[in-house]
Formats: sequence, structure tokens, C-alpha cells
Amino acid sequence: MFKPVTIKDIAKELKLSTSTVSRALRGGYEISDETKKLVLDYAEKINFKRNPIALSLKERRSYSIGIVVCEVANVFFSQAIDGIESIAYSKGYNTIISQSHDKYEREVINMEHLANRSVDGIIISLAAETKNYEHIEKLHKQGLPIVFFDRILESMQTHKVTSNNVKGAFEATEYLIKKGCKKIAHLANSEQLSITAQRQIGYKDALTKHHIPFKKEYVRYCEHGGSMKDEVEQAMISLLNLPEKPDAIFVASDRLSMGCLAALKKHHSENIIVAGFSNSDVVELFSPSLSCVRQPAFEMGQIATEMLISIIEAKYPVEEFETRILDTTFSPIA
Amino acid sequence: MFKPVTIKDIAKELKLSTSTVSRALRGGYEISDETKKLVLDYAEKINFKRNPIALSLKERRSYSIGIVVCEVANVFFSQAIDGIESIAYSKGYNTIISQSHDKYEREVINMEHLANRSVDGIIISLAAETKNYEHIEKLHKQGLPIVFFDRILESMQTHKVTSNNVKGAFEATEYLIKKGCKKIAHLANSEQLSITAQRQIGYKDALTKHHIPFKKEYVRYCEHGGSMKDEVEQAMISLLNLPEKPDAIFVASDRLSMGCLAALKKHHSENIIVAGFSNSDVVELFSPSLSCVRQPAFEMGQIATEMLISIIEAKYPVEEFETRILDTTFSPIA
DNA sequence: GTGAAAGCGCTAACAC
DNA sequence: GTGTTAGCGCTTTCAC
Repeated sequence: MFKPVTIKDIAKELKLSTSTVSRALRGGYEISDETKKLVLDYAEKINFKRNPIALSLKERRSYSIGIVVCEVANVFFSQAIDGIESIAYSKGYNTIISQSHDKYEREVINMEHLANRSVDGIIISLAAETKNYEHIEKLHKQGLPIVFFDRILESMQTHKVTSNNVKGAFEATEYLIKKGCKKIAHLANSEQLSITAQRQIGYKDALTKHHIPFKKEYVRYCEHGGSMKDEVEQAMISLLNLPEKPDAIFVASDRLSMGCLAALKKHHSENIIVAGFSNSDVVELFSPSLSCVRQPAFEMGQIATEMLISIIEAKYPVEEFETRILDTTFSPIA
Repeated sequence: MFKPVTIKDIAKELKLSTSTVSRALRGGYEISDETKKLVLDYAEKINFKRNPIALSLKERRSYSIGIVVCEVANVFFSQAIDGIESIAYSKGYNTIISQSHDKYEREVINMEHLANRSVDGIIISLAAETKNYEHIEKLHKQGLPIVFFDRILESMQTHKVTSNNVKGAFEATEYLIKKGCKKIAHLANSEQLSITAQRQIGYKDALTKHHIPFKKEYVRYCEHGGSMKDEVEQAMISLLNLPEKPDAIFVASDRLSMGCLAALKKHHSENIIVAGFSNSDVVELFSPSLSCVRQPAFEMGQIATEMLISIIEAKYPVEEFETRILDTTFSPIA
């Protein structure tokens, strides 16, 4: 079976004590240069690596951080993960990625598992279904550092990173208005998500500015964030069947944008103009086309990670928390 | 700080020894039902969870399996990951996902890290850049169970899962031929990958069957799997500038397919017909359109995981290895 | 400058 | 049926 070299093996080989070896390895100042070199060279030679499991047990921390996102297949999240990893690795942390698939139960299980696994902190974007936050609050109260990004929990006292959802939504909606559209529908994520509220504000603001009345009938929520089969298509059908059929749609998330375009194509309504949040890197290939609001996902991941590590490594309990709001970029089609 | 309950706390509270508690918790037959109930109830009440770190240290295994893929943003891999997780979780294992981004160095670091992290085994699909396999062979020799999927290492004695790359490529190419194309180019991944060789065989077979000569000039390899900026576009440009400009392209992977379509659009060559490997779930939205060969990614992940766990849990060293080849599905456009 | 020993949380042989 | 003890690999007092 797989049996790595231990500090003991080195000690035996070099006729030293394990403590001396340990100290030499971590460059303890008490050790003579001679011994230090001896140990270091030998360790190098046999490719010794400290056992992080033992270290974790000893230090009650693991130098790993947990990530909870709805799914890695979503470009926004995979970019964010890349950002998280870039910072984490550079600071000596590893990451453990877990997916909630927008399910509340999965999120609960994932969080518990990460906590048991002794991650030093968690970076999370809430699942679409999550309405109860006890599982997070409990861990937070127990002292586990938690940072939110994208889909944040406003009520929790901790660091948060979002993009400027209001402005992003405003720009997209105003673009549709300037295109001459008057009946602009809004396809949204589940109602209780922070991003849903924010993006709806931007949508409404744009309507108001241009004297277009806001109509509740034009708004559809996807409770499962589009993870449920047919969820998005059903929402789209009900919009398309409205007596006053929309001439444009503002879509509030990546996954919904894809579902929206697919539904328009399927139901031969390509004349409806779509603008929405999406970080897709192949958006120029889409037909019907999509004007999109892009979030700085990579950077959001980086910042969230810096924030998390700052809490983890803080000498004293952190009392002051920050919410960073990054700008989105709007890329209209033509 | 975050301080979970330990078995010791329970022992103290219940005035028992830690071993009794430990045994009761795992349902040891020697413990009286009375004590067992006492312990179980109390553990339940205070929401006790065994510390997996301590367990790992003790048992020299972690009940976690490592995954190495080029990137999670790639649909094929994210689907495979979902398959892996489905089996892993059901059998009590956790997963640690790591991305090579098709870089050799990253792959080496990831593998080492996973091994140090005491994963019980690794499921890997090779990076496009990887040409040297010592990092894998070393761990394998040390007894770490390894299973390959998709981009496999033929020379290693272990379980492997692939899709029927030859047949998939054959079908796609033949489809192009039946569409009336005669000058069919081939955009491929890096040359040393198993899938590259296999898919090229299928491509050639189809040409041969229909009496079209194979031309080396029509083949382009992407050494970095398309992860390098402009890599795919450059390859495409050189194909488009050929004296005998191709009238169709068979593309050998998901990422390349996207790059290929983007390049065709950018260089106004939408008349060229494209067929290629892709597991994209929004392929019907693409323009130019893509006829695609789909791999059963989820199932491949599941099978790989079952194989891995069978090695991990084998009582005796496994000597007989299996290579499972799953069928692809071809979805032509129109 | 180096070694012996205790302890992180858990399990399992070995008492009793 | 339950307790004692040693040990997984490592760090870190405390001796010397």
C-alpha cells in the first residue's frame, strides 16, 4: 500500500531525534547549520513531504478553504473558482470545491462536510432554493470564517463581494428601451436571492427613467435557478402567451439566459430582443443573439479569497466588515 | 475559534471512557444496548461529528478521491465530475477537484498535492501538454490507485474508461462526406493524447471508406488543447489560407469546437460545415452550427469511480484491469 | 544545539 | 461490557 516517508524515517536514517528533524525542516533557529543542511538535503533527496493530515490534526487547521457554488459548469462560477484558486495557491491554501446544484439540502450537507473536513473558512454563493440560513449562521457563530460572493446573505456580519447588479441590470434594460422596446419582460432567479432583488431594482429604475410602467405580469421567477427541467421553458411560454406579448426580455442570470434563448428559438420568437447577465465566452456564436452584462468573476473570486484569508489569519477577532461592489461591463450586440 | 465537540467531551459528560464512546458510536457489538443508546442519543443531541482528519491520520486513508481534469468550465468534464460525485457520495467518499488547465506543471503539482492530502485514489484525464508521465507512474508504483478516463495513458496497467473515439470520429467525418464535402480538414488536440490518435483513426477510416485521400496538410494540432490565447484561431487561419480551402472541418474536442466556430464567424467562412466532439447543452443555439459527437460523460465519471473504489477497497492487490469503451452519440444538425 | 515526551482526535489490541 | 494504553505524523514545551 501507499506509504509515504515520515519524519521518523529521516530521524532514524540520520540518527537524530524527530524533533530535531522537524525543527530543521521548518528552519528553526536553534538548529546548527550543519544539521539543518544534513536534514534538508536528505529530505530533498528522498522527496519528503510533510503529511498535511497530521499537521491539520495538530494545528486544528488545514490550510484549505471550502468553496460552495451552485455548479461548476456555469461559466461565471468556474471563472470565480479560477480567481479563488489563484489567490489561495499563492498564499499556501488549497481549495475544496463543492456544488449545491441550487438545492438547499445539498448546500447544507456540503457546508457541514466542509466544516468537518476542517476547512479554515468557506467562500459561498447561495443556492437558488435556500431560504433558511441556519446552517450557515450556526457555523459562523462557531467561529468559522465565511465570505459571500455574488449571491450574498445581507443579514450576516461578514465580508461580501458582489458586482454592481443594480447598475448592470439598469444598463441592460435601458439598452432594450433604446432599441425601441416598450414591453420588456424580466426573467429572474428565485425571489429571495440578493441578486434577484438587486437586478430587479435596476430593471425598474430603467423603466421608470423612461416612463414605462412596471408590470408584475412581465416578471417571472425561477425558484430553482433553472436547475429544474423545463422550469425556464415554462416561464418563457407563459411570457410568450401573455395578451401583450413582450418585445424584449431582460434575463437575470447566465443559466436563465441560455434557457431563454433556447425557448425563443424553439417557439419561433427570435424577434424578441434579449439582454441579460452572462459570462459566456462564446456569446458571439449565439443565435438568437444575447447582449450581455458581464461580471468580473475572476476578480470577484480573488477578492473574496483575500478577504477570507484575512479573517483566517487575523490575530484578533475581526469586527469590521466590508462589502465590495465591482462594476459590470455591458456588451451590446451591434 | 472554531472548536468542535470531541469524543472526549462525550466521554467526560457521560462518565465513560473514550474507547467505549468510540465503540458505541460505531455500533461495536461488545457495547451494551443501554450504553449504546445513551451515547448515541447524546451524540445526536449535541450534533457530534467524528473528526475526519483524525480518522485519516489513524487509518492512513481519507475516504476522499482526487479528480484531475483540465478544467471544470468544460461541459464534458463538469458532467463527468457530476457522475463521479454521484457514485463517490453514495459510497461514502468525498471528492477533491483540481484543474490542470492543460498545463503539465499544474498537473504534476496537483497530483503531488492530492497524494500528500492522502486521497485514497485519483481519477485523471491527462492535460494536453503532458508528455512525461513519471509523476503519475511514481505514485502508481507507490501503490496509489489511479483510474484514467477520456485522455488515458495506454501504457499504464490500470482501469480506464473512454468513449468510442474511433467510431465517434468516423460518424462525424462520414456525415460531412455525405453532405457532399470532399476537402475535410481536421482540427485536433495535442498530438500525444490518446484521444487525438483515436479520433484521427476514425477520421482517416471514413476518408478511406469513401476513397478520399488523407492529406497531412489538412490536419492541425493544438498543443495546448486550445488553452493558449489565439492557438485555435491561428490553426484555423492557416487552414483557411490553404490553396485548397477546406469545405468542412472535423473538430476533435469541445473547446476546439468553440474556437473553430468563432474563427469561422470572425473570418466570414460560415459556409464551411463543422462536425465535432462537444457535450455543450446549448449547441442548438450556435451559429455557425455544429453537428456534434456526444460522449456519455456522466456515465464515464460513474464507471471510473466505481472502478477506482473497487481498487481502493480490494482486499488483495488488483492484477486484472479493464478498459471500458462507451458509445458516443452523433447529433447532426438537420 | 539536541532529545524526550506530551498531545491533536480517534481506534483497537489488550487488560480486567 | 468497559477501561487502559499505544500509536497514526507532526510540533512544541521542557529538560539537559
